[in-house]
Amino acid sequence: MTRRNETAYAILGLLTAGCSSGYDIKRMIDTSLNHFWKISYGQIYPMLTKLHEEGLADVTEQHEPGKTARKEYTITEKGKAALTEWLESPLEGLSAEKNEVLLKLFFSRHQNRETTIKLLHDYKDQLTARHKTYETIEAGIRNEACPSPDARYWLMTLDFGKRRTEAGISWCTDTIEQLTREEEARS
Amino acid sequence: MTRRNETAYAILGLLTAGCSSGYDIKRMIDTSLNHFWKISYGQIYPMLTKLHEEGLADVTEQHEPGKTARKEYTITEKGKAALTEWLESPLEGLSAEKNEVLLKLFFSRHQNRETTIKLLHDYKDQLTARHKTYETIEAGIRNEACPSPDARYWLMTLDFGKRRTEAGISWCTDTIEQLTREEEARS
DNA sequence: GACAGCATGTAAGGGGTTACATGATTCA
DNA sequence: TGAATCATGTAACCCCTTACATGCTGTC
Repeated sequence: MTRRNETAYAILGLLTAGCSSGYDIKRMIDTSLNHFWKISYGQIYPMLTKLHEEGLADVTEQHEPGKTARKEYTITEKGKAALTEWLESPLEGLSAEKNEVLLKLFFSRHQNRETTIKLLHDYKDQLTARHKTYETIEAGIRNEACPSPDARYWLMTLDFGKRRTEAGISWCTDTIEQLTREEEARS
Repeated sequence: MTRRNETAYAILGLLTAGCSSGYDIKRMIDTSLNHFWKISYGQIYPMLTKLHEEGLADVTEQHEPGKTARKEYTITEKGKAALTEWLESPLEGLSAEKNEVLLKLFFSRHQNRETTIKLLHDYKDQLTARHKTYETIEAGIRNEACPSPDARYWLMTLDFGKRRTEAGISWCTDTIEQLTREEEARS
């Protein structure tokens, strides 16, 4: 099997999760996979074409009256095999996630303490907002009338997001406190 | 001031943190910033040239006998101003970090449970290994004879890394347990 | 009639990695 | 003498984002 990039598998996976058009896929990613994956249209449409060319997906053009024309993709057996192969393949090493806050903090000796504290406050606010959206999405999934068969795995990914965010928030709190104590001690 | 990309500021910042050549910068990033930033030579050398062209850094070519020729960069006043401006600029929104494990988990309905559990075990092992390297680096910084004036900020970034990693590890443990319980209940 | 949402696509460019190419010094 | 480390750089390529271009349908 050819080595494909992860975006290909993300799209292939979504074809098994109730998405059938490029537009569907984009919507799904922007809502449910938002906290650990994102893809732009500039990747989706060319990739769908490519998957079709390689026989991993079938297309049918829908022209239902009263609806905008759309292309419906379905995963083929070959596509399912490729997806499974990837799912079973070993993890690549952890990649370093670039973090602007840590980069700025790393050079904070050149800043006055207030600026650094503000940086951490802003980050904390952003993390708190993110945590809330996770909870909203979670509630949405739990309250669904006919839950998706994938729902339990989605909840696991949300749990991960929540826990990491909480760790970040409490780090902010403690680090702010540490810097504040010093500020007071100096005056 | 021109908007520059974050890589430029990372390099500018490192010029204030005891690094003076491209090689130095690379080494520093691979050891101390490793958990939240990385840059390749393919970025470093062209960027140093560019920073010099823009007057943010000075260069002197060193030809000490008995040593390989090297270029020593120092940050200029203009460079310092640009760095400070960036440090004080508001945070950009949180970017979604791509996470291969969560992507695979998201599609795990199509896998047998053992494969999913193995995925989580592998991830947990990787996180545990990473946690250990953080502790090693931390010990190295704390035991230094003449600590860098930046040391306390470095320790803060390490603390962040440790906490997030710990959150990930305990999520793995709990998620594995959850999946295992079900496996048993089915048999 | 205007705006929101549905729907598909392309082109330019930015950012980054990888592989390659080169060469000096140090130490076992 | 060979390997490790120090040291600098380039070119091809990949991935992805952004901005643009287009057009339909439903609703206020």
